[in-house]
Amino acid sequence: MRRILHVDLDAFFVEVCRQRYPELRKLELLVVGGRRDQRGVVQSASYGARKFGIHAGMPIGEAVRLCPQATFFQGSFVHYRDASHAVRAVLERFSPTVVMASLDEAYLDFAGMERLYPVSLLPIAEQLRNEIRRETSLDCSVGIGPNRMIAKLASDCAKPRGLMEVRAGWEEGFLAGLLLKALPGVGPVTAARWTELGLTEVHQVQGMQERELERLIGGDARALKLRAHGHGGSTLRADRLPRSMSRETTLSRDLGDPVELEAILSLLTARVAGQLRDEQLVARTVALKLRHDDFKTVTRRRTLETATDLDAELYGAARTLFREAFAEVRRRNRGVRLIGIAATNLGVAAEADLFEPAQRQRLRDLTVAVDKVREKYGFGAVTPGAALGARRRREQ
DNA sequence: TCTGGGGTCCTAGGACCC
DNA sequence: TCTGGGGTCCTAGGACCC
Repeated sequence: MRRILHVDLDAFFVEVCRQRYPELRKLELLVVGGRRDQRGVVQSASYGARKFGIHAGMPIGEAVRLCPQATFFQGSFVHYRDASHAVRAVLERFSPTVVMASLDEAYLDFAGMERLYPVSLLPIAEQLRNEIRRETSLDCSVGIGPNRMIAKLASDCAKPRGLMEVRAGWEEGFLAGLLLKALPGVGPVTAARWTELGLTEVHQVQGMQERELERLIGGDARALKLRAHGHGGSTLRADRLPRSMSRETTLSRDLGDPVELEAILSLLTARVAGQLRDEQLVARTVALKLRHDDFKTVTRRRTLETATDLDAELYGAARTLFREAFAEVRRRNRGVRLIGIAATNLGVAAEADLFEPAQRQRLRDLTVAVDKVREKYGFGAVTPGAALGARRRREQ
């Protein structure tokens, strides 16, 4: 019997900021994500601010318009990460299989633990919620179900600070009351398409034959039908390799100077390469992302002969891709709003290669030395040469 | 109102191979 | 002269999630 438990921290980013900055605690209207005057979107809003219609993903400017009296605060990733680790440590006492789906969400597998918890997992969920509260001062909601989808939907229903269990056999009844757009994987685009066809609620799908549904929405019918009846994945894989690793930045103002852009690209690449080495991974494919100032977003990628974790090799590919992609920016006579780099096609780094070409060995020695300096003095202690070009140009 | 940053997964077409 | 079918790898773009 599969039993999955989904833990979802309530207003996670807001609460972590409040813990770290006591002056934020008394503010009922708090919006975390970016500052008032910055380009950005809302990461999380306090429950008070949500009453004004503010929600995650909304542009900061719009949130300011809806609730000018709110406080806008930019939190720090390191604080979120540390809080997330603290929560995970509590969760790991309850199940050997804990998979963090993001900083503020986790799945726990309780399959095969019927002896310990024969009927309901609610008492365990309650204990878990109390221990998280006691040890991290964070509130959470917990959903329990026979698969990941049901567990997640149950925790959505339980928010905030609630518990909900949907036992095997009750999935259809539980889902019958939900909107299709509540299902994970049904986003704004799909929901709008189905609404046009008159499909908005899960019970409509439940009541249709698959053939009928297929005439309406085509090839997605089978998958939707299965989900509407409560089927979903019930296995958790904790030890998968990550699929990609990336850094991107929306510039504070649009840029048209390729030298400045290449300088930023070299820093972003150094960050990704550093993280690859940190996690002992190598990448075979490098992907560049450029967003033009009219929001047209372009990606270019290249697969290398050999996988690598070296700044110089990743940046070599990144710069080539950038020059190709930037030609289009020029042709369209636009500026660049965002630039980013991703390493994909990841693998586990091999043990030292005795037959590595001498040049590559020198690059590796250099990289190891740079990592040591950075570990001691911080990332900014070493700057890639490519990043200096722009500085020199500005000084001139 | 003016649109972040970190990810995952899917699709479609083309090259290439047998 | 016209033209299989299956499989893998690669690229670009897009939907979606938190």
